[in-house]
Amino acid sequence: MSKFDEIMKRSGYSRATVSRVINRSPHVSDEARRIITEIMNELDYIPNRNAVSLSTGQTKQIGIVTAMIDELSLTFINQFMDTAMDYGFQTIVYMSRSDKQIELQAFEDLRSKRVDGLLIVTCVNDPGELKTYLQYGPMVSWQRMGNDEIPSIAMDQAQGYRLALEHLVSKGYTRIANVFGRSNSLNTKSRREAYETFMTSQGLPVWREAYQYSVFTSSDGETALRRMANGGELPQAVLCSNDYAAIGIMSEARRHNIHVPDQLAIVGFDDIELSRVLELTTIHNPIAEQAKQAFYHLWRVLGNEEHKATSLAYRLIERATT
Amino acid sequence: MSKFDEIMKRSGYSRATVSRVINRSPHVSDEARRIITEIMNELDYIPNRNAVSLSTGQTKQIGIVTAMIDELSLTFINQFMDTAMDYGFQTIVYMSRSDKQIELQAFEDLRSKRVDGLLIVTCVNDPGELKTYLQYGPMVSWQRMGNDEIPSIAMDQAQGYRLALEHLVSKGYTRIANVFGRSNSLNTKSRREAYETFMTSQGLPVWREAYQYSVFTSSDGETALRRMANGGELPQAVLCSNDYAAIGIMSEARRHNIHVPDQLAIVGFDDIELSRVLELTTIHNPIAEQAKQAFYHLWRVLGNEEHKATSLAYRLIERATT
DNA sequence: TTGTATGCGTTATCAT
DNA sequence: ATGATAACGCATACAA
Repeated sequence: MSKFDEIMKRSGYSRATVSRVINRSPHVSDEARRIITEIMNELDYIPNRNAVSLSTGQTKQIGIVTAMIDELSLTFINQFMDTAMDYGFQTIVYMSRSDKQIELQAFEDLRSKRVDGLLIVTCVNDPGELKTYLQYGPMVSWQRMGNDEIPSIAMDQAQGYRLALEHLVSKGYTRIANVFGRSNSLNTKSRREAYETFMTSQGLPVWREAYQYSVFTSSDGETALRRMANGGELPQAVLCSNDYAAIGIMSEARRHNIHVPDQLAIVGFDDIELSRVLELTTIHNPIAEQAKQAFYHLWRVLGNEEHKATSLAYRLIERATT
Repeated sequence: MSKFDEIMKRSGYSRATVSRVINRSPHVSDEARRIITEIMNELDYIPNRNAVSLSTGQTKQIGIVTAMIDELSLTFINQFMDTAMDYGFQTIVYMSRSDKQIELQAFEDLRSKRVDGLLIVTCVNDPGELKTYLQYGPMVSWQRMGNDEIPSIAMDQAQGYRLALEHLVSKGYTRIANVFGRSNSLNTKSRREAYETFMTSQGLPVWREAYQYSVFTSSDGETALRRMANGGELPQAVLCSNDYAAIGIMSEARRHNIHVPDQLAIVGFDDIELSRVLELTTIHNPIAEQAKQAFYHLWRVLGNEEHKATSLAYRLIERATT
C-alpha cells in the first residue's frame, strides 16, 4: 500500500480530501487539514513526481540544452535558473558535449513528457530538424537560429558593434582591426557587415586584410596581437570577439611595450566581470535580461500570464582602453 | 484516447501485446510485431516516460550533483555520462552553485522518484543530513565525505603525495615547499600529513613556514611563486595543489628568470591534458577510472550484476620540471 | 503467442 | 467540505 493510501486509511478521509491538503486547496476544514498534515509528517510523505506528472501532464521541469558550460553561458544559465525557480520550475542541464545523439535526448525528453519545455543555450543538431519538436512543447534559443521557426531571444550583435565603431571613430581611431570568433557564424557575419557598412558610410577604408578569425580565448588573443605586431603597420584600434580575447590582446600588448590606448585602443564585447577589474572598454551584453526573457517566453507558451517583451540593447562601457 | 490505445484499436491486438513489442519482448509473432511497429511509426509514437516510470518504479535517470562545472569535474562527469549511457541510463546535472536549497532539490528528486540514484561530485550540504536520503536510493560521492555512511569512491591523496615526495628526494631535492588548496579540506589534511610524516621518516626538516593555502588557479600559482621569491630562501622544489597552480608557478618562474628544474623543481597534481603539453611532472589522477567505479557502485546497488571494484592508484609521471 | 485484469500514485470531475 | 469514481499511460502476473 502506498503512503497515500496509508494516509487515507489512518485519517479516515477520502482520496480527494487527502489530495486537497497536499495541494493546499482552501476547501478543506481546519480539522481535516490538521489531522492529515500530521499523518503526512509521521509518514515522511512526499508525492511521487511521476504520478503527479502523469496525472497533470506537467513536469514543472525545464531542460537546458548546452554543449558545454563556460563562463559566459554560465551567466545566462544561472539567471535563467533563478527566474525559473521563482515561477516554480526546476531546471535540469543536458550537457551534450557537442554530441548530436546526446543532445537529441533532451528533445526526445520533451517529446516523452519528461520536461515541459527546453532552453537551448547551444545546439549542434540542425535547427531544421529540431524544429519538428516544437509540436511537443515550447522551446527558446539563446543561440541564433538561422531558421526562423525556433524562437530565439538572441540579439543582433550588429547594434553593439556599431556602438563600438562610433565610439572609436569619434575618438579619432580610424585604422581599425577586427578580431572575430567563428568565421562562418551568424554573429561574425553580422559584425563584419556592421563594420564594413559603417566604415563605408564614413568614407573610411575597410581593412579586410586585418581580419582575424577563431579568436576565442585570452590565449588566442595573445596570438592575435603577435600577428598584428609582426604584420607591418599596427592598427590604431582593435575590436574583439569577446572580452577574453581583448584581455589576451591587452596583456600581450603590455609585454610588447605597446601602450594602450595611445598606441593601440582595445574594445571588448560582453562586459564580463573581469573586464571591469581590468578597466577594459567594452560593449555591455545584457545577458541576464536575455535569460529572463527566455524564461518568460516559455512561460507564456506554457499557457500562463502574458509578459511584455521589453526590448534589450547593447551599451557601450567606456573604460581605460580607449 | 492515448496513442497507446489507438495502436491497440488499429492493430486489433491487446494492450499486453502492444506493450511487448514496445519493449522488444521476444514472445511476439513476427506478424504482430510488424503490424504494430508499422502503426507505431505512422502515429509517431513514443512512450510517456512518466507513465513508464510510474509503472516500473524506475526512471533510468541518474542525477549528478555539483556546485559548478570546471575542467577537472568535467573530466569526471563526462566519463560518468558515457559509462551510464552504456548501461542505458540518462544523466541530468543539478548545478547547485553552492546553494544548499538548490542542491537539496536533487536529493528531494531522489526521494520523489525523479531519479534512480545520485552522483555527488561536489556538495555543500552537511553529509550528516544528506545521508538520510540513502533510504530513498543509492548515492556515491566523488568528494570525500567525512561521514562514512555515504559511499565515496574518492582516493586517499596521501598515496599520490608520497609518490611525489619520494621522487623529489630521490632526485636530491630536500628543501620542499607545499602549495595547498582549501586549508581545512580533508585532502589538504592528508597531503600535509603525508609530507610531514615522510620528511620526518627521512630525517629531513619539515618546512611549515613555506605552506601556502588557497592556491587553486594558475593565477593563484603566479602569486604563490612571487611570495616564494620575495620570501628569502627559494625552495628547491615545490609540490602543488593541482596542475593549474603548477602551471602558474612555472610560467611566473620563467618571468623571474628562475630556471626549472635546476633552480626550482615543480610537481603538479592530477595530470590534466595541458600538463603533458607543458611537460610538467605530475601525479596522474585516475579520474576516468574513478568515474566508472562510481557508476558501477550505483549500478550494483540498483540491483544488477556485480562489478569487481578494481583498486585504483596514483602514478608519478616524470616530465621536464623535475 | 496472446489476452485479461490489475496495479503504479496521483489529480480531477462530478456528485452530495 | 467531502467522497466516489474515472483518468493519466503504461507494465506485468497470471491465464489461456
